[in-house]
Amino acid sequence: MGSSHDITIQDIARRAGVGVGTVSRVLNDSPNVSPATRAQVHRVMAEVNYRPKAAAKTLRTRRSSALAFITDEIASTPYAVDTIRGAQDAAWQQNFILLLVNTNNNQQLLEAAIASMLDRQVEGVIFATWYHRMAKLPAIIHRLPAVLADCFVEERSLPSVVPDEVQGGYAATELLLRQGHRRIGFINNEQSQPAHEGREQGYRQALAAWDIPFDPELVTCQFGAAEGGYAGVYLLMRLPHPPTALFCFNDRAAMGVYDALRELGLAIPQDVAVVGFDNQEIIAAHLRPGLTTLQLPHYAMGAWAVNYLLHEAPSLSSPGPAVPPPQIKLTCPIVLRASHAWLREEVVARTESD
Amino acid sequence: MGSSHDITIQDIARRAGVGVGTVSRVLNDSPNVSPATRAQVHRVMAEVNYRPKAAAKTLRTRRSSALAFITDEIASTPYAVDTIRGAQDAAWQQNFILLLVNTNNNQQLLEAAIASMLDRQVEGVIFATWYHRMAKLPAIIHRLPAVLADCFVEERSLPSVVPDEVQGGYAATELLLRQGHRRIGFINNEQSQPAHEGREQGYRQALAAWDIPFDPELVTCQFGAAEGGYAGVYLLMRLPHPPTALFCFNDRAAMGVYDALRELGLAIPQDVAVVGFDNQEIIAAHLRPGLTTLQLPHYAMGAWAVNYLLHEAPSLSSPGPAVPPPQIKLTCPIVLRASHAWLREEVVARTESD
DNA sequence: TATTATTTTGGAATCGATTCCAAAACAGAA
DNA sequence: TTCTGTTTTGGAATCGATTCCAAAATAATA
Repeated sequence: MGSSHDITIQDIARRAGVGVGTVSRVLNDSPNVSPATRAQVHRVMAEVNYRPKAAAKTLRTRRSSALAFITDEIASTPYAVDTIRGAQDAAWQQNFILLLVNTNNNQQLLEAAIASMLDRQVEGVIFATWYHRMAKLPAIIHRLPAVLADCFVEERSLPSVVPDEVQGGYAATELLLRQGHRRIGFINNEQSQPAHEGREQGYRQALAAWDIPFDPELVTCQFGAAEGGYAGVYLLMRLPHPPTALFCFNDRAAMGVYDALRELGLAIPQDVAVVGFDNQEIIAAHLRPGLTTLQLPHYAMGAWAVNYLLHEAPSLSSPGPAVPPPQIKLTCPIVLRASHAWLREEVVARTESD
Repeated sequence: MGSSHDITIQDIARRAGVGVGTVSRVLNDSPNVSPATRAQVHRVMAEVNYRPKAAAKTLRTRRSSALAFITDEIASTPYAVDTIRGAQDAAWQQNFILLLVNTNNNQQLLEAAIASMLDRQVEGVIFATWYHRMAKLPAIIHRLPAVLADCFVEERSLPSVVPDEVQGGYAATELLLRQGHRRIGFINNEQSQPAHEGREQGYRQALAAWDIPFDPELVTCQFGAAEGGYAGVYLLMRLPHPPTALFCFNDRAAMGVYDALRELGLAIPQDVAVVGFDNQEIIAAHLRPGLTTLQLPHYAMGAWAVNYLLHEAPSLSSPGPAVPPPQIKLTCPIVLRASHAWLREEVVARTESD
């Protein structure tokens, strides 16, 4: 027993009365080892609690069974951690591990981090941001297989996986339409970001699909999230024809919306239905009534990134045909709680009479 | 240029007209290299963009410049990610990297993970939980330097760093006392956890320090967080002598407290002051008025854990004197917003008249 | 049974750094 | 100039796995 970590393949070979090559073959489940020998070697390895040393293997094979997970700013948004979890779970399942680096939004550090990962011979890099956006990466990134999560590069020269914001916006709007709503307000943010633009686009597409003319009055772009939601309500609900439902670009905006609606004496969802976006548990699950919202596919993005690197990414040694790198959009599932449930009876009634 | 990663120390030696030993000495800033030679070697290395291979170094030196960061359940609580960030930043500063593993609360997987980290010759392990609690770890953990973050083992046989819950509870209560409050309610959770017990203990100690008799009526242990806070308000505010301030065991409870107080027509902080715990940004910063609360030292715990491993932990090879492993408690700083600010004028007046 | 094909085996060479030792170069003292 | 002590240097051995080749053992075929 004791420090079984000084036992080498040589020791195993000696104790088992075989050559090192045979032990190696057993270790890697290679063919051409007689069952008896294999069993014998396994027995000895178990006996002395042998564990092969990763560094030696990496040195010889040039493969490390490791992936780098680099983030620009890890902690800012809680739910973004799901990306790490998705990546970690997927990696572990395939006997890979994740080397984690957080660059604190520092380009120089980012470059150093990538270089350091190269030294460690990681077999791929995942670069993840904490909100959907365009990213800039140093050229060194092209020296190993890389994939982007929740972001993309302008030239689309790197594979990328992001949430399908348009689909999300569409789904949210459609949900409200299905509930019978015909005047649906959209409270957006004034910043131009993929999330904001995509969700609005989805909103418009859904209206179009239902033959409802787009009314610009029902869309407001506010500054801030919670504050913006709050202000948006005052704007939209004082319209001559106020909306009966509000789609908020994110859950924090919905939080402000709840406050303002309460001040106005309007009940959710009886007077106004509300749908958010992001499914930030702490907000969505704790608002009263519970906020119906859309889930960002963080876990799935992390898992996809790893699986892409491990199975689909062209290795640098054999580049394969020069296909453009995939730009994947993952759907945002709806999380039903209580805030959208307006006019349900009417809908049911109408459906039955069809 | 090109794939500079096939260049070895031999190549450098040849091109620089020196021996491999000399190159190695330059690489490691070892003494006994003439300045001229050193410069020459540096020049060649820069010229061909040489980078030493980590695996070879690890194999020879048995040191990997890597630490394992193992969590039981990474994503559940957003703010716990700060622990990772703290650890990562501290590690990077010392040219160490973090290998991340998430065991999904699976003991078997945890053991496998530790074994895998041993194979990779990490120089230490940080095991972090996402809330302050007791942890159970497999015996294998003793085979390398380990430290616990946000948790501890029953026998205290491993070094550990956790938030100082008592100090936090004390600080929160004292803040309210300073504001002039004399009847301070404490809304706790019914579960027995270090956080809950410690905060209540701090609450009691602060009262004692101010010579205020402890009134059991003012403490309520509710089920759930937000719901508990909500229920707690109805209980405490209907007392014959209701409290003028409420200390909530966490921010989510405070969220429920806000709801209930609003229903009762009580203004925060004019009628009732509120203090939370945890500083969950999404809640605390977005409640109206902003919630005064206590920050959990997650970042600091992560950083402390890494620095302990790197500088203070007894190496397994030279165990040193058998001192009991440190059990560190880090203070929880107050985050002032608006919800605590009651009676300030009176306090000022009284202070001046002292 | 002799011959050929196939499977199994042992062990030397290899991956790319560090480390150690002996030799060389240099400096200082007599 | 010679001798001694110190600094600098080159290079072989090493870390612990994999890989490849030739040899041995076994199986298949005639």
